Amino acid sequence: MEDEVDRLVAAWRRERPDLDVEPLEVLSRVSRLARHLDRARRTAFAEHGLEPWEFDVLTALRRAGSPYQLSPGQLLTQTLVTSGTMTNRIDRLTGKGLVKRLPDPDDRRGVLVRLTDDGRDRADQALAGLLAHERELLAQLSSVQQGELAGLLRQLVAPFDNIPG
Amino acid sequence: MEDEVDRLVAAWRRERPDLDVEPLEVLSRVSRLARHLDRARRTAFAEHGLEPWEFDVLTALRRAGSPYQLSPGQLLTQTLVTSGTMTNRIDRLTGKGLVKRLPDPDDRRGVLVRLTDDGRDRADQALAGLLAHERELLAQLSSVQQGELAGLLRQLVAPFDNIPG
DNA sequence: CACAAGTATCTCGACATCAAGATATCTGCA
DNA sequence: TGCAGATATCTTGATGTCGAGATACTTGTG
Repeated sequence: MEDEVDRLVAAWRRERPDLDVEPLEVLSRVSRLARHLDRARRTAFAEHGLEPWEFDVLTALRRAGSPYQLSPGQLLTQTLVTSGTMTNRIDRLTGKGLVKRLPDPDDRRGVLVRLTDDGRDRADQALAGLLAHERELLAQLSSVQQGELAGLLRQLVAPFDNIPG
Repeated sequence: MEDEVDRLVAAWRRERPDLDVEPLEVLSRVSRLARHLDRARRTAFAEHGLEPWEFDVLTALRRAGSPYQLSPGQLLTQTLVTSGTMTNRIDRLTGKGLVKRLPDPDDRRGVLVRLTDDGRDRADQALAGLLAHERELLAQLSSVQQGELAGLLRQLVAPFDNIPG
């Protein structure tokens, strides 16, 4: 089965036969697939009344385990957004009653963001919904293939995750 | 080598041992890698005075081959953005002298967007720079592995690219 | 040939993000 | 202790994107 990237690469080989465009076979597919996944997730979360960015924040807190709280700085490193964005997100989630801000008892500059009971329930429901949708997408591959794919991707991502970036 | 997704999956298995979170091993890596790639590209393009969105549009036109023109509608399907966004992009690229709008001789509703000579040169330079950077990222993998990875990704993307979506 | 439905592009308002800078607090060392 | 530099969060202004609707033109049908 052909995809857009096959067409894209073929076009470059015709227009720029002097260039080696092999890297696009992998990296353009990663970008395009991510774009499609974003759209699919938006749909999946809408069933639970959440935006993707809300899911990202709520589940980061959920994963932290009881009492479901992290500093804004810790949330930054998990979500790859800037501090201004995170301030804005916390404001809006607070307005919806899904999280609340608490003063950090150990650092008066700091704040702790804690999931409310409602926030926790929403996160749990949305995660289950997301996994159901994603399992369907992955039905294209055997579980062995999924394992191979995960391993190859890990090798590409690891340098970003393990050196300061 | 461990990455953030390994930590993420481990956290979910601890917090929600009842759920099968296997899909995240693949799809969360795709999303995170795409995020990192976006940042790397922004840096690579800045060397040529281009924004990522400018690159996307200019190279779509470049790939079309001489005379390097496409309708806004064709550009939409290649770049996965909405029509309002594309109008805005064409406006700004026109302002920078990288593209120009021409009336479509066969359809008076339509417009053709054509690359200027300067736009074409910029696209060519930025592409070469991008490929150089991306080759470095992929040095983590052998060329056989790159081929496997491309093939597995194709299977996941193809359904999106080949059915209306 | 006329008209309803379809199509291509643009307009407009709302919104999320980013980058840079401001503010408050902490930490290590003289 | 006192101060310089580091750190945590928030503020601000600019920008790019989206979604819905408006406009102009084309196409298919009777």
